[in-house]
Amino acid sequence: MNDVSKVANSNGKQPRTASKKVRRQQLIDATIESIAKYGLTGTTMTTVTREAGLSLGLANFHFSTKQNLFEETLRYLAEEHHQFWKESYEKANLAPEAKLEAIVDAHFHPTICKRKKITVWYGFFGEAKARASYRKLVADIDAERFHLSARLCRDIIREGGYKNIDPENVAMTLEGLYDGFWLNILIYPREFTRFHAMRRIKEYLAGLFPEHFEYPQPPDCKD
Amino acid sequence: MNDVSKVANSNGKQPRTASKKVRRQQLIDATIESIAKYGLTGTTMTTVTREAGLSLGLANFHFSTKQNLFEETLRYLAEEHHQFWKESYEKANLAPEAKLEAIVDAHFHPTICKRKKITVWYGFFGEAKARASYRKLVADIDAERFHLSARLCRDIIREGGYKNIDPENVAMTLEGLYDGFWLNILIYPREFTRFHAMRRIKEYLAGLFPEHFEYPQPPDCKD
Amino acid sequence: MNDVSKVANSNGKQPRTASKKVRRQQLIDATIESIAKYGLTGTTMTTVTREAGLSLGLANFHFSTKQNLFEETLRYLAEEHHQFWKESYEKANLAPEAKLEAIVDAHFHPTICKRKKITVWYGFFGEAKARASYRKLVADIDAERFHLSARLCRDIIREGGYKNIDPENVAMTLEGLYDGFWLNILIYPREFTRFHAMRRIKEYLAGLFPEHFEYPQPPDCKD
Amino acid sequence: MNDVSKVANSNGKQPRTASKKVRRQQLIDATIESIAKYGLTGTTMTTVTREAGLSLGLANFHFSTKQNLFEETLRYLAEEHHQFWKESYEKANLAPEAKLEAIVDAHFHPTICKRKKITVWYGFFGEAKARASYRKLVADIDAERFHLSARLCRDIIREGGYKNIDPENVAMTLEGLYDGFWLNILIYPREFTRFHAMRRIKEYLAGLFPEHFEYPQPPDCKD
DNA sequence: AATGAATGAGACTTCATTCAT
DNA sequence: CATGAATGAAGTCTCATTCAT
Repeated sequence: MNDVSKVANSNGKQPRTASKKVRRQQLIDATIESIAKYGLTGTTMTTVTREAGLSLGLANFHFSTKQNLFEETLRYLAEEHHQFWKESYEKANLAPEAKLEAIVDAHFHPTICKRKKITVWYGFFGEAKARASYRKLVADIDAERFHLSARLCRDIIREGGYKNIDPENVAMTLEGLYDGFWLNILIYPREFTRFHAMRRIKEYLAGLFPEHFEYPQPPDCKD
Repeated sequence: MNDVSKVANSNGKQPRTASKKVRRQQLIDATIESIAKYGLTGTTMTTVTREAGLSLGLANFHFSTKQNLFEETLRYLAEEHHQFWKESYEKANLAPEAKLEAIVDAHFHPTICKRKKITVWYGFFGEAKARASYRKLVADIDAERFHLSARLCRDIIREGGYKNIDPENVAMTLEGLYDGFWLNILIYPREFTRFHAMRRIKEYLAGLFPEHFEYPQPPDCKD
Repeated sequence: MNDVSKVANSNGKQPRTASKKVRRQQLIDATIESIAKYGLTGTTMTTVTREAGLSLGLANFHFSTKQNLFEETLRYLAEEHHQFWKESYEKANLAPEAKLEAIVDAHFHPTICKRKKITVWYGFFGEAKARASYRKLVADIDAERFHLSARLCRDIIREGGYKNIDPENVAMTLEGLYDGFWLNILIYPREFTRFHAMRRIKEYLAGLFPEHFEYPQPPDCKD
Repeated sequence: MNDVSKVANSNGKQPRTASKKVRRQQLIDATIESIAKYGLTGTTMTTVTREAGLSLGLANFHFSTKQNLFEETLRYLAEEHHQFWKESYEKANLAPEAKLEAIVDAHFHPTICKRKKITVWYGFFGEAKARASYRKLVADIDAERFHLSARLCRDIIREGGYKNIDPENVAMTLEGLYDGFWLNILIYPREFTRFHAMRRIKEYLAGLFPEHFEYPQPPDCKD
């Protein structure tokens, strides 16, 4: 049984008390779940605690305010995402094109690219106040990824002797594609999936760096 | 003074009553203004009517519910946007590359690509309920633009004899770039402007269709 | 065409202006209709004027306040009722039992005993404030009918030599039966109709005054 | 002091929290009180909670909606009434006339036949929407009492060998008298009291079943 | 006589937060 | 650690009444 909310002690009974960390994560998971179900605005302290099977007072005890709970939820997603593409990047083989592709794929890996998580991201983008939280918490990570991608592009350009290509501009375009495709997945989930997103980005890279990327083969899925 | 809310009659006094159409537009403008200031959630009937200098009851009289006011606001923006790129498309010269570029430019023209308007769009993307309104009101326009762009790409591909390029996939990528770059303008207005957006897209098109688009010259603005 | 609201002038057009009296009656009729449809509370100046096909301002012009419109509506019903049983009483033949029966029948005549009218009566009974209006407007009529009935009973008792019967007590009981049966018609219209009401009252009178009233014959309708 | 709202703990201070049941009853009592004072329509969540000395939010916490609070109030009165006449019926001696009289008396016992309670009943009768609640909650009880009374009348008729009397019709008339007399108590409290009501009903029964009921003696009170 | 846009007080309801237990 | 009854501010919506036209 993997669900943290169902942890049972040796007596088979749910423990009345649990560690700080476990409770916090329980509440953050419930927050994501609730935002997915009811939207950012539709999510109240009550929907979160009901989802978690915990009491109102407890949520307040651990997070003090709703705003804080929401920020911690965003922080959790941001860190999860950060770790995920960083690990992908590191595990990829040494070629810069492999590392760049790893970052792209991380963005659309099922662990990260879930509707319920994207819902939270775009909930934060949509609200002025939440946007401020976003910048505070995520700007650095965005910048880190941007610079890493730009560096990889620079390596690829140098290796391939590509002309007229600015690595930072490519990185910027990639960042735009990530966001734009996530939005399309959110709004038109039937017509546009994470597979479309990955293919479109690979095509873009294959167009720019023909020696390093090849066009995705479309046999089974014309998209 | 162009502001409809300040229309004065010949006596120089603000008229107590105004036509239905004028009042509705006044309230829609105030809604955009308020969403820009306080966000979609932060916008209440009170912030809207205060912004418009009108009474609460009047907003209800003209729009019945807040939900309806918001949908009419989105509809107004959608129609404005629609008309704008459609006119740009029609006014452009006959070459398909000119027409495609006109659509791109329309997306980032100052009339359309205003922070306060983008805020409204992303407000609607962020809320599950609002997203449903968006689909109802805007899906058709999105589809129309997608098909138009794909057709233009097909013409360009035929003319230029480009290989290995699927016009629909290009159109899909363009749609993603529009959304992604709008989001970057919203979140990082200092670092990313509508000029960056247009240049990145022109570069993308120049990479794909070198005979039809040329790389934007960066002398004055390295971006 | 009997409906005052559809009165047409010689041009076949509805006159923009009409006599005070006609407009007032139009609005009173609309009030009764609206109370029947939406209840006393559910009736607003808007539902009334919509029903009448007239404007809000006009209702205000003729009745000043909602409270006044409601009172005039009650007054109209009270007077209609008053006239109706009074005429029935006068038209009946000279025998006191005939006159008493005429009063009973008037109470449950289809002109008077309509669900939509009873709804108005009980709307007034149900509200403390409206009850005050009721007393002001109707108490005298109620008293007049009570005394008239008592007098008729006295005549019947004298004629028949009935023992142990107090005419005022009978009149009191009759008044109670009118109200109680109206309520049953209002609440249980399927199970209890004006026919049940009239039969039960006739039975009551036949029990008291066997020489003057006979049991209603139940052949076709066991009730 | 018997008032549940003033319950003090051992410290002499009013407890901040109380059991669900206590709070609910407190609010129901306050609702009755408020309807008596201001009418059904005049009763707002504010008048109720002010009467109860509790906060608005709490009423919502316990009853969710005003409609629900009102229905629970009616249910409380209906059950109280039901229990009251049922117990009276059971406690009366075995003779059917004793049992029937017990039901009549229960209807006009001071516990039940209070102006403030009757006000609530007629409030519900007066509003279309409330009438629907009434039927839902009280129709069964009304039917039960009707059938019980009819059965008692049948026994009386059989015992006394009375001719030409239909027990169901008598029960129907009794139900009408209850309602009509309650209304008279509500509207003309000076002129018509519960004593008048009980005497009139006893006279009616004495007229029908002379062997089983005797005329109420009027020495002290000519009514 | 007649219209209907406009107002503003007040209704119901929601919900983040508090706090006695 | 944990609960959940309690508060009160704020939101949306209703509606009698007013008044310029």
